[in-house]
Amino acid sequence: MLDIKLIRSEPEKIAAKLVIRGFVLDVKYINGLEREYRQLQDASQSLQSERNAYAKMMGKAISEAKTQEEIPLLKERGEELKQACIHAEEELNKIQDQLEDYMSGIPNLPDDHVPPGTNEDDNLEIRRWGKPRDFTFEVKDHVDLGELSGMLDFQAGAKITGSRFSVMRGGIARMHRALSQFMLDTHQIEHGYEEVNVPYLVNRESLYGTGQLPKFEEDLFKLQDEREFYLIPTAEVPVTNIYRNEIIDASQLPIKLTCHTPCFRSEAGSYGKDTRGMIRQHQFEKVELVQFVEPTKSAQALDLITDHAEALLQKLGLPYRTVMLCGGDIGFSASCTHDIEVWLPSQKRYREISSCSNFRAFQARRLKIRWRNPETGKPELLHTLNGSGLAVGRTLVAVMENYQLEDGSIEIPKILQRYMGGQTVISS
RNA sequence: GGUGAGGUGGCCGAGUGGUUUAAGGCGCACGCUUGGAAAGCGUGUGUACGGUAACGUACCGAGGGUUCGAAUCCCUCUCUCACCGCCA
Repeated sequence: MLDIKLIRSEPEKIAAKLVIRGFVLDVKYINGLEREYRQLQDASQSLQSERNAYAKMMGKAISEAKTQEEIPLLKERGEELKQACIHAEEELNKIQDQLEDYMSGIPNLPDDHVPPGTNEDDNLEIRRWGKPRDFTFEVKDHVDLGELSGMLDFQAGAKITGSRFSVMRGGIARMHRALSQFMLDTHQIEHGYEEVNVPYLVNRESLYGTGQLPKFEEDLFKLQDEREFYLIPTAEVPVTNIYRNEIIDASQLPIKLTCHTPCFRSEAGSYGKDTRGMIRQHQFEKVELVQFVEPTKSAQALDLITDHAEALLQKLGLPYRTVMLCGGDIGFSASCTHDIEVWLPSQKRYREISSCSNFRAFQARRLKIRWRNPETGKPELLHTLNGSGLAVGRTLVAVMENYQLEDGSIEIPKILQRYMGGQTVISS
């Protein structure tokens, strides 16, 4: 959610920024609603004020008990005021709902340095790390590698549930688990995050707060009962919502949390994309990094989160590149996003394995997460950020493909070996 | 799942229909006092929206309702605690 005061004070500037990401802001519509809203609020409040005064007067009249005849008259006037109040409030609520509907559908403002563009081709590469390995044999993709060993079974996933689900077995299942342990440990011990464990089912309010609702309901799995719970599409939702409606003391900032969860995405709009393999599954695991920081420190925090995610790929020896998403490619709630893309030899290209975003006050405004600014003594919105550190399934794919041997066995990266009882290779 | 008791400001806690615009205490901040401190005294101490301001309005777990008037009465939900049942 954007600050309505900002739209009020410099509508052209805001509209221009939103154009960068392909959103047309209807300034006239907002201004009209705003004007109407304030008039109605004013009217409603003075009626309430009058009503309160009457109620008080009545209390006095009754306690003095000397104005028996006046009481019915007062009562009548009170009744009139009540009706007027109800009417005014209804009008006010109607406009408020319209205003909120529109405001909640406006995406975040991109940062000034976000490159223009309409899709991923316009993203800006900011660095590369590692050199893709030269293979002396024909590389297999992870699907073939998994099939060879029988440790990656998409047929079983399809039988148990449906397409885009999979079963891992043996060494692959173990390495998948080892990866998430390694990631959590690194973030805790080396990067100073606190590990949290959170619900995988969330309510509508939580999803609204982080920006998945109301606009992106079709991407979510919803439980079929009257409680309206949803499966989390990312740990970002429950973890960020830990602090919903809270005022945080300045001494506690920055708050850095890491969390390993399964993620569930319906991905209604992506049929035909990455149908093969575990790149795009309805269920996958991810280790998430979430930070709550003072507003002046969020740009720096985004760089740190990106570093923390990249550190894992470096330790695993996986070549990657980091890109800054262009205006047309950044998500609804983000003001700036770095994607980290890992090298997949079977595709001969870099594929997204992490997405790190600065939301500035966009989520905090919806979630009412504030900190007490010592300079002003007042509660002010803080900034939220998050990043994948990393998508576990995709990391597994990258390890399998980059560490494959000619016979289809997979070398285990040194750093993971101690998480796998010293094992050095997964034999087909 | 059943029964019972609860949810009031940073914290404790009063408040069962009308001078409560939430008593009192603790804590905190500032001031007075002091060589300094403690004690004492005084003042202040929530959030949001509107207003240059004075101030107004809303908020006593959430949402509805009754009433001229609701922290207080009624309904639904939710969370906490206790006991029982069930369960990994």
